[in-house]
Amino acid sequence: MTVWDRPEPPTRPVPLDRERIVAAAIALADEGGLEAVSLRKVAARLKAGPMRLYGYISTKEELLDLMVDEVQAEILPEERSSDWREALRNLANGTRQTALRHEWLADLLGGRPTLGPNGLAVAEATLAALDDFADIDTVMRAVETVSSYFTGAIRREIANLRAERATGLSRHEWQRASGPYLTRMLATGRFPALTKAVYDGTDVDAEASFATGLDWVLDAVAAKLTRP
Amino acid sequence: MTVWDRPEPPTRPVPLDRERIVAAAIALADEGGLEAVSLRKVAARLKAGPMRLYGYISTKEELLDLMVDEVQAEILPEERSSDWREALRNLANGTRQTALRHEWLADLLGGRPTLGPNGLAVAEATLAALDDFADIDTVMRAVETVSSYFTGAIRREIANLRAERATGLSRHEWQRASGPYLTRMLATGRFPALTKAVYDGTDVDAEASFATGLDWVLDAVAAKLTRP
DNA sequence: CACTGAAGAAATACAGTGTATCGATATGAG
DNA sequence: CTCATATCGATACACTGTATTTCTTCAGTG
Repeated sequence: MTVWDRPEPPTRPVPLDRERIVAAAIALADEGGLEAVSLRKVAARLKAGPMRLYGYISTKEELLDLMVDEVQAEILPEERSSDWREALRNLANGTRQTALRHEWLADLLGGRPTLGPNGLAVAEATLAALDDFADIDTVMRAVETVSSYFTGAIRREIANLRAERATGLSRHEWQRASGPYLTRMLATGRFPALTKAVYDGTDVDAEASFATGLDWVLDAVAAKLTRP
Repeated sequence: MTVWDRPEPPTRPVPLDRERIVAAAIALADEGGLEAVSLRKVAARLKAGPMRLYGYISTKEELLDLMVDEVQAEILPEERSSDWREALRNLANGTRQTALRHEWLADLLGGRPTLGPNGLAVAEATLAALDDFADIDTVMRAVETVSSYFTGAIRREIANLRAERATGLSRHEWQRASGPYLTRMLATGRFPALTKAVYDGTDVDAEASFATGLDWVLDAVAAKLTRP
């Protein structure tokens, strides 16, 4: 029986694990946003049938949780900073950078508790930064306040970024000149303060605005922490 | 030709407008969350075919935008407060209350710029609160910082609330005792600060925690605003 | 080595989604 | 009364997440 007679051995299915699945899902999301992530497409990218994924996750939500946890690894700074302010700033900036790399993260940020290993590591790093302070409850309030701020700020930033991308104009340009609807609304005179803000406000870049807001919040936290 | 012979006149289609459509969508979302909102169900609730909606909106996203704008009307306080701090606090609390009434709002908050009439009115009210201060750019930074905070905080609160509801336990109880996975993770010793927080932290109620965080942020803003 | 049992993957199936297209139908104009 | 036009409903399509059913492949046993 020659080679030509013998059929090729049956192609064994590609081995799978959560890591590969999550990587494929993240790749899809990076390319086309969260809406591009479907179990079928993820599976296809791994040369597998859709149902195979259900051995590793039991629902699509779980896949999203895994994705979030995966990119949260990128948030952790390489080395621990001695200054608590800098530590918190690093975590905030890390989250922002990660969200800029993976814009879909903004859609999920704060959407549900992050309990995966990396999520816990981030929580640990955040709390550890304030370890020197005695009153745990104040520390927790501080952590929540800071992370509420940057969660919200990141979401807003990405939302604006997408809007700009959609219209091809910077938000400011669009508001001032090319948005017929908004121009009309402002012209009604019902929004004087808003109108002034739109016409007189400077277009500061997102990073600077994020940073100064963060600094303000950190100032506030500092004031509360140092008092026994 | 008797009445019996004559067919009833054809039932005229129910008149429709955006208001009715949005109201139906909000009702659905209030009952079953955002995932319960489908164009078919919205249309069905109005005794209309799904395609009819496309005369009033051209995409589902637009419907969501309309829903957000609609509930934003609930945010606006009945009367203008003289104190800017109180004004901002009212807006923050108003947003929180609205999100508690319409939990799906948390999923949309900060997701995209809110340019509807009510969204603009909220923006106007926010900016108007700080109208006395000269430097517009500082004012905008202040507004963004405060609303980033409460956007993030509200999202977190609702996320926790849902998690509690899903497990039937308060977050604290669950973390401490009944979450086998988390118990195991904490037992590894890799998360000392987090462990301490979980075991020693007090379970403060969400409203208080929201309020104190807000106060901190307002303190910070006050410090920056009063300086010329 | 043959055979059977179990496990795993694949195919099929289903109910539901957002939206495009098209035929019927009712309304207003002439 | 007729015709054009706008509007509504039905149908259709491509796709979704997931349950179920069928097929394949391998391990273990006689």
